[in-house]
Amino acid sequence: MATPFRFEELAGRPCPIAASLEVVGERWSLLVVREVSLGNHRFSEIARGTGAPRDRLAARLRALVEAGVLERRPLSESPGRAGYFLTESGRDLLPALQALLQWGNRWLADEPPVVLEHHDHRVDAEWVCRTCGEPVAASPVERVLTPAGRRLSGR
Amino acid sequence: MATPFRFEELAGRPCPIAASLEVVGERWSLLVVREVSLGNHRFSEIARGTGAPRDRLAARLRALVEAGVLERRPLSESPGRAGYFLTESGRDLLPALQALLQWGNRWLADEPPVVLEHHDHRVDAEWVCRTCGEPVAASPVERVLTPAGRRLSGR
DNA sequence: CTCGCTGGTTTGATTTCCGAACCGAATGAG
DNA sequence: CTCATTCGGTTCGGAAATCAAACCAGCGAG
Repeated sequence: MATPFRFEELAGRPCPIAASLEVVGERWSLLVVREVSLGNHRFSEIARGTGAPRDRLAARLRALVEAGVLERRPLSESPGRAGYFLTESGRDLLPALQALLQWGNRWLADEPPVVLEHHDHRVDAEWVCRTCGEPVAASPVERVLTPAGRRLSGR
Repeated sequence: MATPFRFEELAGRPCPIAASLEVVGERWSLLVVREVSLGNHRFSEIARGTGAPRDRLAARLRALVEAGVLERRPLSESPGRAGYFLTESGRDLLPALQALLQWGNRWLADEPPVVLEHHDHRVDAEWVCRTCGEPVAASPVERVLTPAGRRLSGR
């Protein structure tokens, strides 16, 4: 990670979810990541795809680059102009976006406007543990406070 | 779903991710869901766990109940008082929260403050297609605009 | 009847967000 | 080369969301 997040400055419990949301939870941030992942790298493309006001978009892009989620570098096709690209950290946000996509399709849409497909069928994904191969929802999952977490919880 | 989301009112492209964020993307909303999922059902518990200001918390709880993510009903232990509980829609948000947790642990924390465990090992999950069993990241995923989506894209 | 706790609401100041206008640098048309 | 246009923002003034702190009503305990 670029500079480790200051968990001790979180308002509530010291939790990586809260930390993530401090970084990518502001309005438009995740939509910017979505848009870049769709291959739209230029300011104007991202503005159109998200619908964000230009000043907000500029602020978000700056913050996301600062946070190491995006990288700003010259476009190969038109040098002199720069574009925004996902870093590895940014690519690693895609599962979260997909979870939101699946939730929106399931709970907000009569008929989903977009779906993901692979191998000629619609993707209906679930979260599976890499280590034991079991779907996470299937077994009771325990939330364990690490020593670092205990230190942060003030004790 | 309760009342289908108005995709046509979205600023950018008609996308279930954007729709989801309209519903649960405001500040504190996802942390409220996290807190309730941890078994904290009372206003004061949720306030403490999230750190949200009380008026914002009240507004979010109202909106989440309205959106069908939470349900407000009397607490069995102290009748007369009410508490907040996850609906099925709310429980279905947990994968998204877990994705954010994993991202935060990986990219923001030197040492993660909390981790998920099951079967005596740490959960390291990936997104796997229920239909074909393949990890979604492994194969190229195509984003398909449905007829409904085409209608919304204005044509 | 009073006291303290719970679950909010109200208030007034601060911050964020917004749409629209503006601007300099790069690009493209003639 | 010149001029107009596009691109990638920044600036502006107003509207909306957020915040901390104070306030308040209902309830149960004493």
